[in-house]
Formats: sequence, C-alpha cells, structure tokens
Amino acid sequence: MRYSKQKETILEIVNNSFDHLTADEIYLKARNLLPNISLGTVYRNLNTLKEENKIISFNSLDNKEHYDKAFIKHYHFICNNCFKIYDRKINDYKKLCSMLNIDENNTNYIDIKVYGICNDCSK
Amino acid sequence: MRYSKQKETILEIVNNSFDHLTADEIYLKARNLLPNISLGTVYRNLNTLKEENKIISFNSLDNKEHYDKAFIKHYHFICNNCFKIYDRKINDYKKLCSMLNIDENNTNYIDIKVYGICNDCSK
DNA sequence: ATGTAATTAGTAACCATTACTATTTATGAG
DNA sequence: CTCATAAATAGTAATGGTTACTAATTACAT
Repeated sequence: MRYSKQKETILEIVNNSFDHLTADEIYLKARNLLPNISLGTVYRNLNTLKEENKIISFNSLDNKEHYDKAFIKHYHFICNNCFKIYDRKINDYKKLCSMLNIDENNTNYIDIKVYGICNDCSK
Repeated sequence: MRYSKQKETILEIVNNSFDHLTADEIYLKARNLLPNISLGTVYRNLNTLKEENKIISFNSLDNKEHYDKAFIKHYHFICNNCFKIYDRKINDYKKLCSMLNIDENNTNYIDIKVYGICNDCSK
C-alpha cells in the first residue's frame, strides 16, 4: 500500500467534520484542496478506509451512504420527517454489548439507528 | 385506501418468510401467485406497508433494501465475509431503550446491525 | 535515474429504485 | 344491478448513487 495525498485528504475531511457526510459532499470538500480529484477516487478510498476500520458508514433515509469517524461510540437518531441525523451518546458500551450477547472478538462495528420524529418536528 | 390483492399478497410473503427478502425476491415470489404483478407495484406497496408500520426494512452489504416482519423484536448480525444476515434475539427490549435514552413516544423503529465475521466463516 | 506496480482522473456502465401514464378495478351512490 | 369516480396497477422509461474500466500518473525500491 502506497501513500496518496488523496486518501489522506479524504480521511482528514471525515475526521474533521461534525456532520455525516455523503460521498458527494466529501468530493466537493476535497475539490477545494485537490481540484483535480475525481469522484471515483473518493468512493474507492472511502471503501478502503472502511476496510481498514478508520471510518464507518451507514445508510440513511435519503438512500445515500453517510461516512463518519470510527472512534466515537455513539448511535444515530434519524427523523422520519426532516431526515436530519442526530448523534446520541452510548454511555455504557460494554454493558450494551453484553445485553446484546455480542462477542467483541468477532465484531467489527455496531450500527444502531433509531427512527422517529425529532423534537423540532414534533412542535 | 382500497383493498388490493397485490398488497395483501406482498404482506403475506413478508410475514410468512424466514429470510430477509429484497424487493426483487418478493417480486419473484409474488409472480407465482399473481403472474402479471409488476415490480413497481411491489416497491410501492412495500413503501406503503412500511409507512403503516406493518413491515420494516434495512439496508445490508449488498446495498439492497431487505424487508422483514415488524412485530418481532430482534436485531441483525451481518457477516462481512459471506454477507449472510442472522437474526439475534433482544431479551430485554425495555431495558435496551432505557440504556439508549430512547423516548418510546416519538420512536418508530430501532434498527440494530452488528457487523463481523460469523461462526461459519471464522473456522 | 529508472522500472514497475499501485493509484488516479475521467468517463462509461450498472442496477436498485422511482416516476410516469394509459388502463384496470374496488367501492359507494342511485 | 348500473354507473361514475378515484385509487391502484402494469409496463416502461428515467433517475441517480455507486462501481467498473482504461490510459496516464506517481510513490517507492533498487
């Protein structure tokens, strides 16, 4: 595996963002730094970074894959009305794993999504 | 809303299956019962049935939506190697909700997916 | 310096899902 | 039992996120 400025840039964009960016949004941000980067390169590197467990991804109501930092233990609340994605803390990750009978040795990633109506929309 | 044989058939196929069928698989099964049913009808009714909370769906590694019964409290273990989807029991649903600070009043559906390597593949 | 294999840019293709429209059909009123 | 009407369907075309492909570029070891 060789160094590439493109891959490094993509990882930084995901790690420095507080949103849940789609491939297209990451592509647009990357173009500010590397004007010639191509969308295919973004997709390929996102998939590689996932395999290396450096980032995670999940699908949302817009039917697009959203990319996120790997090292923060949290889950997502997704509003069925406004489609916004909220981060929610997981206080006791160990306890959660034991409740779900999860063997952490053969487990890679736990993806929890809670769908409902957010506070803004229920007003 | 009017009765339709197509919608009833689609709901029965999902409820009687022990798999996690995709729209295309449901379409093929439905064609055995209603030879002229169209794929668009399957997709439209699956979306309607979801809105009515009669079925649920989730996205998997094949990047297809999988449809499942709504009334069984369980989560899914997805193997990163063979892409198989396993059902896993949730013993104490109430406790899980309280651990995640979930307000059941504004919550529709909890989608939990655990990714890893299944027993068959780790041999 | 130079060879080479990994990576990229740019474009074309793929395919799951949705949109569209003419036709069919469930249902209620007379 | 008609008949009007609006909801639902069948069949097909279009959409759009993602992947595949290929010639050119580039990191890196020798």
